[in-house]
Amino acid sequence: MVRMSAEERRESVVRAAMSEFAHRGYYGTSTEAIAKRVGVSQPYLFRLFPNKPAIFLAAMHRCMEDTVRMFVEASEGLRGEEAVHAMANAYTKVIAEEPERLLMQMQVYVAVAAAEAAGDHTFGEAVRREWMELWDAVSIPLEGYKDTTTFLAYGMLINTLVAIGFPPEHRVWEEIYPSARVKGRLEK
Amino acid sequence: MVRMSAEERRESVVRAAMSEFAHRGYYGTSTEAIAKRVGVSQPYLFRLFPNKPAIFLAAMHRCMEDTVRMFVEASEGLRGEEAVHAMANAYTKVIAEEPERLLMQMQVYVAVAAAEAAGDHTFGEAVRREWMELWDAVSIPLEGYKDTTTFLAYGMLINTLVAIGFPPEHRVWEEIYPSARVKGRLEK
DNA sequence: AAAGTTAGTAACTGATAACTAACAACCGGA
DNA sequence: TCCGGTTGTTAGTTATCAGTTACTAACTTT
Repeated sequence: MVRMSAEERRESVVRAAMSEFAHRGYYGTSTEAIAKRVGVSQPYLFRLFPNKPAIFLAAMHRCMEDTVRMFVEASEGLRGEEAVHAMANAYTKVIAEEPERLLMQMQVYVAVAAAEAAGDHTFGEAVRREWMELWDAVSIPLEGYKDTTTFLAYGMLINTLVAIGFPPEHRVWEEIYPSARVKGRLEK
Repeated sequence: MVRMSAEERRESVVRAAMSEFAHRGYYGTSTEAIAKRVGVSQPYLFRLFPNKPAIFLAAMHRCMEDTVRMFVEASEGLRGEEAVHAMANAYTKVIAEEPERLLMQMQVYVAVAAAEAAGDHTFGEAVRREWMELWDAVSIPLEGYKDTTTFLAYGMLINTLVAIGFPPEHRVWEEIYPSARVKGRLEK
């Protein structure tokens, strides 16, 4: 058994939570499953976080933050067409290497929609704020709304196609930015 | 108590299941909740369907089918630019009038992704087949892949923006096809 | 009106969920 | 060396879940 500081442990809980929530969603993920993945007892999670929603919130925040950072880094010093290519490449690389990130994003969107519909706006406010950071991170190098919208629209389509499991050689990918052909299926 | 034929009852279960699954997802929805909405006892659901996945599958199928039909009807007799407008208008109308449909679609995508990742491809195969029907329904009047891809990409972006609750006057909507500004938030 | 079928329910089961309380092991410093 | 705070566990509670069993009420057929 490895002993860590509470802060370090919280960090590994967030990572584990991201993968678990990514695959099974908020309700489908038990705190037991997260604890097992971390290698810690389930009740101890409640020492590190006040409750389950707080764990999800932390995972959600981390997920958005990572994505924004990825776009910022990929487009650093580039403008227009070049920035589009750089960001698209970076995104497809992430999807291929850690498809959980994409799944987690989609889980975040549906979880927020559910919370909003139920009258709870705390999740929604956080996500909208973080989405705007993403938006700005993309729109600065792309210099304008039109390109930003198109770029993000294609991103959302890619998310969906990967989520429902179309293999890279399928014709649905034909007219999508070539490097966006995702290299593998989602397997556990 | 209204007595119906099993077939009619199954139909109302599918409708109720669509709304419940739309708001709370597969795991978040109890069979009890569906039964309550239908106005029938929970055990009786298991007379009408073999198990919970079967109920979800039926709801998922209905959801995709409705969407395909909507695009087919909207674009009937139209081509190119005109068809794009007609389909976009029809879609935004649906979103405004019954936002549950949009939510259910997103729930379907994440549920399928989860099932695929867990090695169960039965859901995935069904959804990919139905997605291709949607694809074809759009690509016939649009006469080509490029336009189809763009149309669907914008659709997915709209789904996401509505899901996370951006109000219609927000700047994220600025460069999106004007009629696509969705007229209200998601409320229960 | 008897015989058979279909629609529906009440009461329960074993499993699993989130969360709590009480205790134990570790570790740096006086 | 013992002391106090931090890291962790074991044992337990209460609630809810999907699914089953055993039954009743209403309609159809003969």
